[in-house]
Parts: sequence; structure tokens; C-alpha cells
Amino acid sequence: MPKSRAAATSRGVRKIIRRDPAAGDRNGRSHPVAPPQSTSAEPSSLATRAYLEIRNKILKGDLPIGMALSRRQLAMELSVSVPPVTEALQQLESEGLLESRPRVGTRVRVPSRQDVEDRSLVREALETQAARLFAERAPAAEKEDLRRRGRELDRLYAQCETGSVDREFLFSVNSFHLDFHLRIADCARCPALRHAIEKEQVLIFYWLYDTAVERRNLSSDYHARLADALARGTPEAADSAMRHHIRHGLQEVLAGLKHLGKSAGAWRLKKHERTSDL
Amino acid sequence: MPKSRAAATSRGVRKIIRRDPAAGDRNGRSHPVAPPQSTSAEPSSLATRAYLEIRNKILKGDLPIGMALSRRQLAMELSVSVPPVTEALQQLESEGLLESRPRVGTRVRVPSRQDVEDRSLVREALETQAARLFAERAPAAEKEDLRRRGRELDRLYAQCETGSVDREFLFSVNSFHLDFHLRIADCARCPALRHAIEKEQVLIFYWLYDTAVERRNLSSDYHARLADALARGTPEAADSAMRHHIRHGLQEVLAGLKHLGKSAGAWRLKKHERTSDL
DNA sequence: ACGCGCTAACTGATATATCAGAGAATGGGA
DNA sequence: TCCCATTCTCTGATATATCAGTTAGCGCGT
Repeated sequence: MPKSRAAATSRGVRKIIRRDPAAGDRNGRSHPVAPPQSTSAEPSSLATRAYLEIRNKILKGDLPIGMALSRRQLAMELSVSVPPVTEALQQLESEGLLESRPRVGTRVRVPSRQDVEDRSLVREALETQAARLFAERAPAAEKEDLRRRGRELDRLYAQCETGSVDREFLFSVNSFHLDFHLRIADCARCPALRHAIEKEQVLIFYWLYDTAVERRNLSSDYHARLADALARGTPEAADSAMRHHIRHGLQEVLAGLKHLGKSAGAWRLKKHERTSDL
Repeated sequence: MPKSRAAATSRGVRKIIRRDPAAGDRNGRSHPVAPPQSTSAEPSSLATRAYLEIRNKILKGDLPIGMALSRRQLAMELSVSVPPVTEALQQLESEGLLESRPRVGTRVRVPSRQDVEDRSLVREALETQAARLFAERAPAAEKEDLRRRGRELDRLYAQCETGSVDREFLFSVNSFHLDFHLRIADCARCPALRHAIEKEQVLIFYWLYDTAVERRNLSSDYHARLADALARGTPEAADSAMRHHIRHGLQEVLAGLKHLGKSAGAWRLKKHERTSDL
């Protein structure tokens, strides 16, 4: 197992292990470093895997909002080395899920009110454009499909309010919600727009919905009406409907965010609360 | 010089050079790698410097459109090691200026017609939002300042058409153009939106303007009229004016892109490259 | 007792070394 | 002459080691 070496990160045993250059180095290959990797999914580099795993942990709430992260610790947990973790954290930071200070550390981003309002405006920009294109380009079948998804989504939210607050179920509803909005961008036939919506800013809102906003008082046809407007209206009408939808969502997030305490200090963890669970 | 080892990447001379740990290594410091660096700007890590330098090379046209890049070569030219260059290239790729394939290489992105259209739609989304916020939030003094900048910009473009096609001058005009648009986002008081406009997609257009579009047949008040609409109109009017402005710019870029020959092969020297249209 | 400065440990940042795959050049065979 | 396989050298990807800075913890002086 290659991990046996990586596990020995203790400082005292800094002995320099070097192969003798004159040893039986005929045609090299004395590094049995990474033979396993039977995942065999071709687009999954180690960095990509690390990125997805860490992102899921954040979205699921396993890593709470002010949580400090360590590249080395994450590398050990994910059974990879530091560089892939570094790349993953950089990407997550560029997406706004993490924040870091040069020589201090990296932690799950604690958003300020200004952050949330700004990002909502970016989301408004991107999703109103998607709404325009959807109204303009999507064929009738896809429009009808979106309306069906909207009704299904409202049904799921209503189910959430009846009391079954299962954590896993909430996560799945949230994923369905995210899919609903991404579906609009998909049908807009603009991959760059879809990518921007998924990656840059909007992800945070669905994360905040799940993390900060607890109760939702949505009308029973909240998303169905949006879908109707997108499916039947002009591009301008779709833009307007999406704009109102997002501004309403912003108010909800801001209201839920007030409850978030000021427990956001601590870039580095105290000596005792190390090796926390995750 | 530690670079002497990096230069000798030949396979036969795989001699392992190791410092003797017991040698006169009192208090270490045998790495005279990057001592100069008199820039002294504190937020400039090596990766950031590399990012800025490479980006400028691309924007200035020093690295033409299909140009293949090598991490090691860039590291040598910039007098840094490979990891900072890697980080810089990843960021530039995420911004769309570069493209890479897993084990083949990295090169300056050659945009397809579909790419350009998609990105223009993203740009439209972000900048129309900035226009709305500008009309809504910017104080009168800033609005007047923008109108002045618009007139100045038109003057510079007119000067470009008189024949003085100095490369450096074109670059400066382009920078002024970029500043003009970023100024709108600044006055919109939304840092996230400003950041998105600067980083994600829009940069490419100003790059294409300089690289692909040679002649500009702009009316003499092209940007002045845009500034007037933003300064005096309602948010909706500002949105509309910006939308038309950007769509016109897209047509220009597409027209200029047609002249770009199929000289965009060769990751290293390859033949099967799609670039089906444009 | 309280505040200030010192020490140690942990962090990210950077450098270096090694690995594995992809492509082009080249040489041999049909 | 042309095609195919071998080889060689390039690339990015990953791993490991070392550097430099920040901060928490703690002792000492006032």
C-alpha cells in the first residue's frame, strides 16, 4: 500500500531515504506507488475525484459553514497526495464555496449579507438569460416537460413541510430543485451559459437553501407558475418571471441567514477539537 | 543553478544528483532560485505573477491562437518552477483562454463559432445586468463620467481607423475599451458581478477584438450613445441598449473570425482537428 | 493579576523527482 | 513504394520534500 509512507508525516522522523543510484536500477521502475486505481472512469483524475467528494461533503452539510480544512488531512482521508487536494480546493474557492488566506488556512466560506445579495444579482443575470433563451428556443415537448417538473417540485416541497425532515430526503429534493433550474439552461442550448450557472455562482444558493434556510413557506404552485411563464410567454415575459422568482428566493435566504450565529471565527482549530468527525 | 538539472531531461543521463545531507548545509538555503522579485506587491504569489504574465502574452498576441504551451518551458522563461505555472494554466483554462487534453498538451484556445456565440450570450447576461444596476444605482457624477469616457473611446477608435496600426497602441485602446465596460460594472456596486464580467467570459471578447477583428467600421458615436442610454434611461432601457450593443459586437467578431484561416491544428503536430465551421 | 513577547507547531507555498501515456519519427517488411 | 510496428522523446499527472509565515499556547516581567 502506498499510503504507508504518506501516513508517516510525523516531523521527528525526518530521515532522508534515498535510493542508491548504483543499486540494481536496470531500467528503473522501483516505485510501486499507485498501482490500484481500478475506478477506470477515464475523465476522473484524482483532482476531479477529490473535488467532487469535497463538494458533496459541503453540500450535504458534513462540513459545516465555518469549518477549517487542511490539505494534508484531506489528502490522508481521500487516500491521495497533496497536489490533487490543492487543485480541488482552488477550484472550490474559485466557485465561492471556500475561502482561504495565504498562510493561514482554508475554510468553508461564511457568506456575508453583501455576498449573498451580490451573488443573487449574478444569478439573476444568468438565469434570466436562460429563461429568455428557453422561451425562444425550447421545443414544445421540452416546455411541457418543464411544466411537469415544476409541478413535481412543488409537490416535493409540500411534502417537506409536512414534517418529515429527513436529512437525506432534503438533499435529494434540493438536487431535484437544482436540476429543475439547470434543465432550463440545458434547453436554452447554450452550454457556456449552462456551465456558468452550474459552476460559478448559483451553486451557493442551493447550498444555502439546504444549510441556512430551514422552513419554506412557498405557495403550492411556486415553481409551476414559473414553468408556465417560461413555457408560454415571450422572452421578455420569461425574463421578468425568472427575475421575480429569484428576488423572492433572495429574500428567503436573507431571512434564513439571520439565524446563522456569529460562530464564524476560528480559521484554525483549537488543539483539542482536532481530528473532528466529518 | 538548479535549472541545469531541469534542462537535462534527456533519458540516458538519468544520474541522480543529491545533496549530501551532511555537507556544509548549515541553515540550508541552497536555493538561489528567485531572488530578484523587486515588485514587492504583497498579494502576488508566483502563481499569480505567472498567471498575469501569460495572460498578457495571450492578450497582446505574443502567443497566437493555436500556440502550444509547455509547462516546463514556461517555467524556465518565467524563472519559476512547474507548480505555479500549472496553477496559472488551470486558471486560464477555466477562463476559456486555453484548452488542454489530458496527456497531450495545452494550447491557446481556438474558438469555434458556437463557442463565440455561447460566450456572447453569457456576456449579454452579465453586462445587461450591470447596465440595469448602473442606471439604477450610479450617482449623477459617475454617469457623466461614463459619457465622457464613451466619447473618448469613440475618438480613439476613429484614430485607429486613420491608419496608425501600431500594435502597442491597439493594445492600449483595447485596454481602455475593457476599462469602459468594467467601469459600468464598478458603478453598479456589485463586486461579484464585476468579478464575473472580468474573469469568466468577457475577457475573451476583448481578446478576439484585438486578435481576430482587424477593421472596425463603427459609427463615430458607437459608445457615446451606449453611455447616454445607460446614464439617462430606465433600467429596462439600459438593459436593451446594452443588449443591442453586445449583439452588434458579436456580429463583428463573427465576421472577423471568418478570416481566421484553418491554421489552428497542431497540439504538437496533429492532423485530426475538428473546428468544423467558422 | 495582567499584558507582552517568545517558542513551537501547523499551515500553505514552492521546488524537485518520478510516473505513465500519447504521438511522431524511423526502420523493416510486404 | 507504401504500410505497420517499434522506439524515443515529448507531454501532463502525481508524489514527496522543503521553505516561510502565521498563530496559538505559555512563561516571564511589571
